[in-house]
Amino acid sequence: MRSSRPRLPDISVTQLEYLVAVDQATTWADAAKSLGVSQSALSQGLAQLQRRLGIQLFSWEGRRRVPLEAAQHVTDHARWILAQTGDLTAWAERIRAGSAGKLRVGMIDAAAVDHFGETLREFRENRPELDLHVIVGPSSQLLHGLSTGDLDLAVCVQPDDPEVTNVPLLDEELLVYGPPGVRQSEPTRWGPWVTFPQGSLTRDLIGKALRSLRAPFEVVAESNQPEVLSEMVLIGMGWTVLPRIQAERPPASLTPIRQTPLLKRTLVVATRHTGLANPAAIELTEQLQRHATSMS
Amino acid sequence: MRSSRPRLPDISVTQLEYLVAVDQATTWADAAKSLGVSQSALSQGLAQLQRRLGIQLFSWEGRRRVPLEAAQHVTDHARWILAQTGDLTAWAERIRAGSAGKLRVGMIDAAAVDHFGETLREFRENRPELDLHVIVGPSSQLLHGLSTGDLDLAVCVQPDDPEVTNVPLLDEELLVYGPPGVRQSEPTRWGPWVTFPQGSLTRDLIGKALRSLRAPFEVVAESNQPEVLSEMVLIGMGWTVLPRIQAERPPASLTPIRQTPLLKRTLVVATRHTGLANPAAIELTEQLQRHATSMS
DNA sequence: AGTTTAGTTCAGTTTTTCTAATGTTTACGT
DNA sequence: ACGTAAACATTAGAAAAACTGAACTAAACT
Repeated sequence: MRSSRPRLPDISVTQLEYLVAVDQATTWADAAKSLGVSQSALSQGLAQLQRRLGIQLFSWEGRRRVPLEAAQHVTDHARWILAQTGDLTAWAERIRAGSAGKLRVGMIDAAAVDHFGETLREFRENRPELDLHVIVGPSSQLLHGLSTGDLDLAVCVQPDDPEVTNVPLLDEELLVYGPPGVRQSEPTRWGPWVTFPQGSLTRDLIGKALRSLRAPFEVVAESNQPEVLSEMVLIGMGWTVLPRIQAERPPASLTPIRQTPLLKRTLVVATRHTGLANPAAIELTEQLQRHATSMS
Repeated sequence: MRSSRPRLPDISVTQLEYLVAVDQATTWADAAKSLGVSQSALSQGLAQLQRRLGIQLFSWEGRRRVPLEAAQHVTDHARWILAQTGDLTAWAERIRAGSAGKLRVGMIDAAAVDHFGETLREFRENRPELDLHVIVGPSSQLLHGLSTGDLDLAVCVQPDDPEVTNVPLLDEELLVYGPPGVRQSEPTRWGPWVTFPQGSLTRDLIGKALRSLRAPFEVVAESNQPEVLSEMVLIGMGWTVLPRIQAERPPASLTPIRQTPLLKRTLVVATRHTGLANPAAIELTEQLQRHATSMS
C-alpha cells in the first residue's frame, strides 16, 4: 500500500478559494474584492483551475459567466477541502497560542434557549479567554455552516449526513396542537398545518410521522420561529407540531390534542470529523452531555 | 452565514505532499527523489510549511530530522486533504474521459474469494474499459488505504471510523474450532488460540466475544491467512475462531466445537464520503449489494 | 583524519501569480 | 441608434514563490 502518488496537478488552495468566492458573490469583480485581489487575478486563477482540471466549469450567458453543473460539484468539494485546511491552520494556531482560541458554535433555538442556555452561560463564564461565538438558526443552516467551515460545532436535530459526526444529547417529544376549542378527533381529520419551512429537518420528521398516521399534511403557513407558529395556532390559522417545551410556555401557551407524543426528535452535537479537534469543542461537548443526561 | 474567510495563509498542496512523503520515506533525500524534486526543494518547502503554520514540526536527532508529535497529527490530516484533492482531480478526469477511468478496490480475503469472487469477475468482464485494480488484505490495511487515497472502495469488516462511509453487505457467522479430537467443554476451558494478528478488527471482535463468555484469550500464534490458522489448528497448536466458509473447506477442513456461532461480523462496503463519487464505485457497490442479498 | 551521509543555505533561474491597464462583448439609458 | 456602463478577458510587466545546483555544516563511519 505504498503511495507514491502520480503527483497531483497543482490545484492550489487559492484557486479553490476563488471558486467558492465566485459562488457566493453576485459578480466576479465582487468576489475578487471580497478576497482582496484584483479582478484579473481571479479571472486568471479560475481559467488556470479549469485548465488544470481539464474540464470546463463556466459557460457564457450574455456578458456574464454562469457555472456549469460540474462547477457546483467542484465548488461543494472545494468548500470541504477549504474547511479542512482551515481546521489545520486553526489547530496550529491553538498549539501556538497554548490552547485558547476561537470556538464558533451553532444551536437551534430550542437548544440555545430551553435546554442549554444555562450550560452555555456557564461555559462562557468559565473560559473568559475563549473567543466564543454562538449562532442560532435552523438545523439545516447550522449543518451548512459546519460543512463550509463557518462553524466548529452545532447542536441540532440529528442529520443523516455522513460528512458529519454526531453524538446524541437528548430526545425531545413533539406533540400535536390544535386551535383553541378543537377537541380530540382521529388523525385523518387533523390540520391544516402551520409549521417550519421546507428544508427543515423537523418538518420532514413531522411530515413522515403524520403520513404514517394517514393524517393529511397540508401546510398553510410557515415560519422558523416556534413562537410565531404558536401564535398562528392561537388565532386559528391551523394546527402545529412542536416540542412541549416550546409550545406550552407563555405568552402563547397551547394545550396538546393528545398527551401521547407524535414523534421524538433527537438533538445531537455535530462536528466535522477532523483528527485535529478543538479542545474547547471537546470540552463543550462533554459539558452538554453532562447537562443533557442530568436533565432526563 | 456568509463566509468571507480571513483568507487562509497559503498552505500549499505541494507542501502537504512533502510532509507525507517524508513520513513514508526513511530519509528526506529519498522522499524528494520519490516526488521527483530536488532535496533542496523539499527542505525549503518543509521549512516554509513550519513557518506558515507557525509551529515546529521537526526536531534534530544527530544529523537527521525527526518528526515531533505535532507533525504526526498534521501529516494524518494532510493525507486526508490530499486524498480529497485527489478525488477532485480523479473526478475531473472521469468527466473528461466520459466516465470510464480507474477504480481501486480493496477486499478482505473472505470477500474476494468466497463471497464476491464471482461478482468481481462479472463486473470486470462487463466493463473492459475500466482500469480495475483489486488489492486483498486485512480490513485495517484496507481502511488505511482508503484514508490515504490509495483505494476508492473497500469491502471489509464494519469499522468504527467516522471518516469512512459504510453500507452493510452481509453478516458472517464465526464459529469456534478446536484441534482434532477435542470435545465439547465449557468456554472457560477453551484455548489457547491461534488467530489474526494484533490490529485486526476481527481479532478484536473475537477477543470481545470470548471475554464476554469468560473464556481466556491467550494467543500462541498469529497469521492473517485463515488457511494458515486452519492448518495450525489441525496440527494441534491451538483453537481458532473463523467464518464457517473459511474453516470448513478443503484441504484443511475443521469441524466446529459447537454449532451455535460465537459471533457475527458484518461485511460492508466502505468509501471515503465524497460528493464526487466514482460512478464505477457506485455500480460496483450496487452489484455487491444485489449479490449479497441474493445469497442470504 | 578522511569520507560518507543527512540536511541546510545560498545564488541564480524558472514558474506562478499578481496588478494595472486595455480590450471585447453585452446590456442599458435616452 | 448611439454613447456609456457593466462584466469579464487579455496582455505586459512586476513581484513572489518554488525550484535547481553547488557550496556548506555537522554527525557518523571507517
